[in-house]
Amino acid sequence: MPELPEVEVTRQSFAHRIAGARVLDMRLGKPLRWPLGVETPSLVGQQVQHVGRRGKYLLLHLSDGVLLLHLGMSGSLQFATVLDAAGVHDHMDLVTSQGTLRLHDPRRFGAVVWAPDLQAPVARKLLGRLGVEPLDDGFVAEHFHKALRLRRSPIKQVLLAGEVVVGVGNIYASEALFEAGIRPTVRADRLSLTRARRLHAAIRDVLSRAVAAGGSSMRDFVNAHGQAGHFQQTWAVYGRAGASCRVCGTPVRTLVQGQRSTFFCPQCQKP
DNA sequence: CACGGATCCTGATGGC
DNA sequence: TGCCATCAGGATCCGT
Repeated sequence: MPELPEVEVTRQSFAHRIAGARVLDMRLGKPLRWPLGVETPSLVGQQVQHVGRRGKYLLLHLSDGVLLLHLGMSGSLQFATVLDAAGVHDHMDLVTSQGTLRLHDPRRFGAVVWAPDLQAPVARKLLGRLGVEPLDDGFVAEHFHKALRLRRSPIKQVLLAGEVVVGVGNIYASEALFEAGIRPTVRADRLSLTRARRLHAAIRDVLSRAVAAGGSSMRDFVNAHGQAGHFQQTWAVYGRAGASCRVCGTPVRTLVQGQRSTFFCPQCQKP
């Protein structure tokens, strides 16, 4: 579910309200998918310092370490002072002096991982190979082009892998490639500097517009106050197979790459 | 090492 | 209505 925009919208929706809170209790439900075998110590008494983000991970910085949260495909967070009893798909309640942060994730592809600091082995394992943050100044078109020249996979799969640039998931990969006029099947190392520049700009543009719109809500994404986003109304190609391209009218086509659906306009996006 | 495929889990949806 | 197949926003692991 959540790609970078949804994770960032979630972060922004509760970060300021939880900052400074004391942890009073932490309850964990069913185990999540990965990584296995990592023990979470008692966090009671620690203070929440700030909430950051790296790629699709939320980083809850506490007094003695960092709680890494990942929302997987179907996860969402809720932050409230009063909550109903936890349901079968609620896998974590972090009770604090300023409200309870609850992780809801039916498919359980998400993660809750404690690390004493970001240099700890578990944190390095999860974050160590991540690419550049697309909305930071460190995301530079020329560097992006250089990194793409080392990859022979189709550009869409390189974006999804997150080792060159993070946060671009299945929806925004199709959207950014449409905006850049690039066919998703083009080998990454065949992109000219000009086209890499266009893609670089498109990624920043699509992701920042999605954050401003509160993210995309397919079926169940909501921010920490339960509000849905509306960027899905703006999708140019994602989920629009057979419908007319908003630019040229050609039917949007779909194909499968690495077991994920890709959407593109065969007219606007050049091989 | 880079790459492609199988895999984890649950729920919604559509065809017959 | 019931049953089955397919698909869904992610990322890891494993074989080649």
